Amino acid sequence: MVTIREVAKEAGVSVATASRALNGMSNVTEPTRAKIEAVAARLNYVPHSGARSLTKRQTDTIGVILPDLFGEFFSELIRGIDKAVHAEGKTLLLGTMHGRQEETAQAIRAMRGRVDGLIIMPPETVAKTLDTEPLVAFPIVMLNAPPKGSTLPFVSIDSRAGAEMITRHLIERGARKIVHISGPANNRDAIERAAAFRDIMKAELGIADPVILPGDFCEGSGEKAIVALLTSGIAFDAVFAANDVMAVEAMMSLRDAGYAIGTEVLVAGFDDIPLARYVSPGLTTVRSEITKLGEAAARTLLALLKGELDEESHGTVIVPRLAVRGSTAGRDEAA
Amino acid sequence: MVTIREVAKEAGVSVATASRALNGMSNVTEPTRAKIEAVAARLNYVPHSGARSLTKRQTDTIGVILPDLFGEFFSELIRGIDKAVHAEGKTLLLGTMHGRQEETAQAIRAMRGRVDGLIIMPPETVAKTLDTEPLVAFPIVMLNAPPKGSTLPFVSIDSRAGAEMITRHLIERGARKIVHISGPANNRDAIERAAAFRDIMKAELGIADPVILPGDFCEGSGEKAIVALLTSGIAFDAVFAANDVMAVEAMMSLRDAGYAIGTEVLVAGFDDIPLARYVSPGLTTVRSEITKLGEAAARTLLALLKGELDEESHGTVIVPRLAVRGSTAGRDEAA
DNA sequence: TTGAAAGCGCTACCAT
DNA sequence: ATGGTAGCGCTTTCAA
Repeated sequence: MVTIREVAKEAGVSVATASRALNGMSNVTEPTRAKIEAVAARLNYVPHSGARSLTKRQTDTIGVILPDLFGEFFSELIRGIDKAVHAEGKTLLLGTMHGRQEETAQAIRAMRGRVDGLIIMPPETVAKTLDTEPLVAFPIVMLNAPPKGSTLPFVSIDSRAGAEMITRHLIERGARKIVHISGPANNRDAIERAAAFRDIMKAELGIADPVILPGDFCEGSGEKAIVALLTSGIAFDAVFAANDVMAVEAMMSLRDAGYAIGTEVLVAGFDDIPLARYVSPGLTTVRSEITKLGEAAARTLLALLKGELDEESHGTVIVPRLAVRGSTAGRDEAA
Repeated sequence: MVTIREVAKEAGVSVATASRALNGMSNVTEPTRAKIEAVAARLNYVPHSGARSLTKRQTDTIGVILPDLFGEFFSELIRGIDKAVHAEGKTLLLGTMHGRQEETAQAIRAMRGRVDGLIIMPPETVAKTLDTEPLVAFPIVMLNAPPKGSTLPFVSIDSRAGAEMITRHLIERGARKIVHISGPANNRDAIERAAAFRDIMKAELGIADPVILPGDFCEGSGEKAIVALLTSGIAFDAVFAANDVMAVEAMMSLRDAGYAIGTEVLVAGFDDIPLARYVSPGLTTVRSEITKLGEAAARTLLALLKGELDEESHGTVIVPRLAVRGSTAGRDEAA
C-alpha cells in the first residue's frame, strides 16, 4: 500500500506539503499541487482513513446500535439514518446486540475510536443504565426510548398518541368490544400503547378492564393471540394489535376462521410497515414514518456533533398519523 | 478520555505491560495483571479501536457496499451478513452508493484503513471495472455479480436456474400465454431471468418470441406493466415478474381489474421476500434465501481474510428453490 | 517478567 | 509557500 510519504518523496516535496495538496488546502502553489496530484494518481494513492481519524480525532463515522435487524422496521430505520448520514458525507457503522442486553455495553465500548457519535435503540429500558455508565463519553442520541431522568437527547414516536387515535378510530367505526394484542411486557412502547388503549376504552366506552392479550411484536404471536381469543369464547368485534406484524397475522387468522375483516371484525395495527398496504384488505394502522424517525435521529446526532443542538430539538417526539385502510371499513357497512 | 498510558502510570507499570495485561497475554505476573485491570476498571478505560487498528494493521471490520437500502431484499441481506460477521466478533461498516454508479469507486476508496475486506454488490456490471482498478488492494467478495473474466471470489444466486424452474412450473400448472415483467435492462440478474424465460418458452411451448414487458424491480413498475398489458389487449394467462415487489403489485392490479388470481391468471415472482407469504393468495416465487446469501458472502470473505479460501468455495452459486403458493394454484382448477 | 522505544499513516503546529 | 517534526493511542520488537 502506498502511503503519503511515498507520494511526497516521488513528487520531491515534504509529506506536509503533500498532505496539504491532497486535502485541497489553499496554501499550496498550483504547479506543486498539480505535480503531487499527478504522482498520487499514478501511484494510485488512497488515503488511510484510519490513520487520518487518529490524528484528526474525528472519524466521520456514525455508529448505530440496534436491538436486532429483523423485519421491515429496522430496514426502514437504517435507510433513514443512512440518508441523513450520507448527506453529510459520513459513513455508517452498524452494531446489533441480537436481542442480548448484556451485549449492549460491550457493543458501545467497541465503538470507541471508531465513531464520532452513537445512535442507540435499547431493547428495553436500558436508557438509565446508559446514562449512568461513565464510559458513555461520546455523543449519543437515544432512539425511541425517551430516557426517564436521563439527559440524553432522544427521538421517539408518540406511542400513546398513536394508540389513542387508533382506539378512537375503531370506536368511531362502530367497534365496541375491542381486544388489544400487546407487545413485550418490558417494552416501553408496548406499555404505552396498552395504557393508551385502556384509557380510551374507559373514557369513551366506560370499559375499565378491556381484554388485553399478550404478544411479543414478533411473527407467531399474532396468530397465537387469535387462537387464544377464539378458544376463550370472549366476544369481540375489533382487534388492535400493538404492531403491524401481529396485526397482519391476526387478520389472516381471523379470516381463516371465517370472519369478514373490515366489517364483521375490524383490525388495526401500529407502525405502517410497507406490508400493511399490500395485504387485503389493507391494514389500518398508525403511520410512524420509520424512515423519518431514523433521519431525525441521525440529524439530531449530527447537530450534536457540530455543537448546534438547540434546546428544542434536544428531544424530538414524532406524532404519528392514522393510515386508514380496508381493515376498518366499518361495522355499519356490514348491515 | 483515559488512555492506556494513564492506566499504566496509575498502576505503576509501563504501557507495554499494561497493554499485555489488558490483552490477556500470558507473560504477565498475576498480581501485576490484577492491579492493572483494577486500575483500568476504576478509570473506566476503554481501548481506542482506531489506534489499535493502526498498529495491528487490522480493523476487525468488514465493509459492505450496496447499491441501495430499499426494501426487504437488502434488509435480509444485511441480516445474513451481520450474522456471520458478528459470529467472528467483527463489526460491520455499511456503505451505499444510492444507485449512483459513480459513487462506487469513491465508496471503495473511503473504506481503506477502515476495513479488512469488502463485500460489494455492484448495481450493474461494475465487476470488470473493479477488477481492473488497481486500488482494489484489499480482499473483496462480489455479491450476485459473477465477474466475467474477473478473478474475484463471488457468491451469487443462480438466476437462470430459478427462472427456468418457475417458467416450467407455470406451464405445468396450465399456463400457455405467459408474460414476463423484466428488471432493469443493465442488471445482470434481470437479463438472466429474462433469457431463461425465453429459453423455456421456446423449448417447452415452441414460442420463440414471448411477451416481455419492461420493469425496474421497484415499486410502481409492476402496476405500470399490468396497465400496459391490459391496454395492449394482448392475451395472457400468467405473469412472471422478475422480482417479488413487481409480482405483488402486478397481482394487486390484476385483482383490481377483476381477474381471479391463481386460477384465471397465474402470477409468480422471484426472491421470496417475507411479503410474498402474506399477500393473498400467497405468491409463488423463487426462494433465494437472501439471508443465506449474505451469510455465504460474509463467510467467504472471512475465509479469504484468514487465507483459508479453498478453490471450490472461491465462487459460490446458490441454487434457489421454488416456493409454491396460491397464486399459481392452477388453471385446471378454474374449471 | 518488564520496560524503552520504534513505528502504524496521517495532520498540524512551528519554523523558515 | 514549504519543510521538519511532534504527536494521535496503541502494539510489538528488542533489551534488560
